[in-house]
Amino acid sequence: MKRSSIKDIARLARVSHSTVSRALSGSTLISPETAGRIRKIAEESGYRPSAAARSLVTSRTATIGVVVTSIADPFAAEVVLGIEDAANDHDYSVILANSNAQPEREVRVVRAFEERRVDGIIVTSSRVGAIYVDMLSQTQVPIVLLNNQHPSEFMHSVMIDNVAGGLDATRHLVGLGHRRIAYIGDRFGCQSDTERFGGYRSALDLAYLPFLPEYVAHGDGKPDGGAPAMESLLSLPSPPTAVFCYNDMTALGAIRAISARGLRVPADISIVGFDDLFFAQYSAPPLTTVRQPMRDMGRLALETLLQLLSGAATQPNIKVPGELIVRQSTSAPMENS
Amino acid sequence: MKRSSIKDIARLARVSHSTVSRALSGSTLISPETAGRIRKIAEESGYRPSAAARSLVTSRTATIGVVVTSIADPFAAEVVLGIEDAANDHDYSVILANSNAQPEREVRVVRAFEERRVDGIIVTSSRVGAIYVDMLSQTQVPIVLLNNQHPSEFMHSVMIDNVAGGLDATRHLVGLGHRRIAYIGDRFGCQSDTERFGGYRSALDLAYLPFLPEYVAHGDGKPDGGAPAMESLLSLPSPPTAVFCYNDMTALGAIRAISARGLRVPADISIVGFDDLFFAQYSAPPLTTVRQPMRDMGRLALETLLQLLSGAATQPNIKVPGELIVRQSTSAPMENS
DNA sequence: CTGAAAGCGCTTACAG
DNA sequence: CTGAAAGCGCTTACAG
Repeated sequence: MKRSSIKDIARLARVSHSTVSRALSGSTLISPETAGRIRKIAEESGYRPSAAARSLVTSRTATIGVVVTSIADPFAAEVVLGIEDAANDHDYSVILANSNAQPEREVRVVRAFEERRVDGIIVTSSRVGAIYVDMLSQTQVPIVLLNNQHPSEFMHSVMIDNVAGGLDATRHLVGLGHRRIAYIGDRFGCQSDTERFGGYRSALDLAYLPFLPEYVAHGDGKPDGGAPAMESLLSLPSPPTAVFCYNDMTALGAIRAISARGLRVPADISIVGFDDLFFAQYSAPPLTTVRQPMRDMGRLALETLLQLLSGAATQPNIKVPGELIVRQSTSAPMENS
Repeated sequence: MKRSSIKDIARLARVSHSTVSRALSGSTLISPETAGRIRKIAEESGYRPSAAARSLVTSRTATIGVVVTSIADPFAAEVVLGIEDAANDHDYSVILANSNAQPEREVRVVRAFEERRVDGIIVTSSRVGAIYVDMLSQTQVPIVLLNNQHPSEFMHSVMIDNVAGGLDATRHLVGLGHRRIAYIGDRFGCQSDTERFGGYRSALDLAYLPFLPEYVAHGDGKPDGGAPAMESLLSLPSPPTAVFCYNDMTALGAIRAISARGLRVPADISIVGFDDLFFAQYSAPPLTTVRQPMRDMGRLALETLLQLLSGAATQPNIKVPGELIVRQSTSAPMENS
């Protein structure tokens, strides 16, 4: 059976379909009695306005497109939760698309968003930035980047304060007495990596600790990349006693590599992560890490987008502070280290 | 600047907009030269057909709605990844909605899906089933339930084989020599809980082990519910030596409670989970669990939906086998147990 | 092979 | 306060 349209309601209410439209949209032009009667009929017949028809004339869809590398990435999932939650509050829907970090797919995603005339787009943790810049210049669709590569002047963004986070993490290690502190970064050299590394460097400088290039290794942001990076550090003539990792996933891999060598965390080596993913508190040992307020960041991204849509003045680049969470993966170095 | 429409392309190509429509949709009616010329112009001007306008006449949207309790739940995230991935293959988009297990919100979600005229709906792990039954009867929109409450005769579903999973998990413990085996279920009494419990019972029966009601406790599917349930089991005069948990999250809480008592897993108590979430391999200790092929299940749900949409005959209730993954949270019981 | 016309379900000036 | 009319951007019989 076909869904009923505004005309069906009009017929039942013995008014014109224009009147129905007005009554249902809460126009003050309509007499309260008529409006009430129409709304009752619409309710009873289970009428649902067609979003497509409405958007065709209003040229807005109340839909925003969200691109994530993978929704199965816990960081992305938390961010999307925040976005969807906030969207729901404002009667917006979220169209989700995974890019899988495949450029070809990223292009298709953008096409799909354009065809669906999303009102705005949020891109989370993408390494591809250029494609969105192009899109923006062609479509006028506001875009908000979350923890993304180089937000340009055209782009609004929500970013964690990577520098301060890296600084806090590394200072925590310095404070525990570590002097040989390594960094396992992300081999793709994205902005967050550069900035977290920057925080690490600053902390070394502040403590008058020398920066040793051999104490920098690179993973891929996941455990399987973190493990070999840690192995290479362990093979050093004078291995580090503490490692600040680009993120929690990398830290998990690092811990795995350390255990594989028969060493213990934190007794032999301290580990700090970044993100504070849900399971950071359940890892072995529970992870000291820099917490990103992921849901809040998602919500903030959506609200920024909505402000952009309403034409309100917006702070173009929002920086959110992280928070060091100390758990059991860090301790003072051993005496003889 | 406004997006160009089919009319703009028609003007540029000096043809009617009908011809443009046909050329772009690959109609064989159009001469190859004309079609090529039109496509080239459309390409150059960055034309994107309006999905809304198209759907208004075709009365399909190539969109499916997905309801999850929370996208931040790792199980849901993996499932959604599978759905989105498969949807992408078939040029469908996914509208995502979190219900947060709030009935009021679940209703709004359904309304939004109706207004957007989604072609079909997938509901994952919802405790509310009735609302979707109602919707189905009103809208003809096919619905596929994934690991959901009571798939009725109107509903198609993809389910993990909970009974076999519970059976395997418990038999594994029996095989290790355990005789005092407990079960921590989900207090909401959903179908998967009932079925996993059923598998547990069968395994006890097969091993001629008595079923003891005091060996059944209830959590809430999350660590914070699993921990107190485990505590109550530990307070028993003769506590169990092994526990099969409703899911990995519950198992995490159980392990936490065990550690809090100064006991060890698996030396003192063996623990089996269910799901094999990503971090099950990184927990302390790595978790023995029943793996659900979450992505495949998501993909299967989408493909079932597409078959329903195409009117093809479909197997209404698909049961997917789980797989016992043995890690380090289980071992033989201590001698004196 | 191509075009003119109708229509999908809405919103919104324009009249009254 | 209400209605008739136009139009959003498409697709698709119907003619030719």
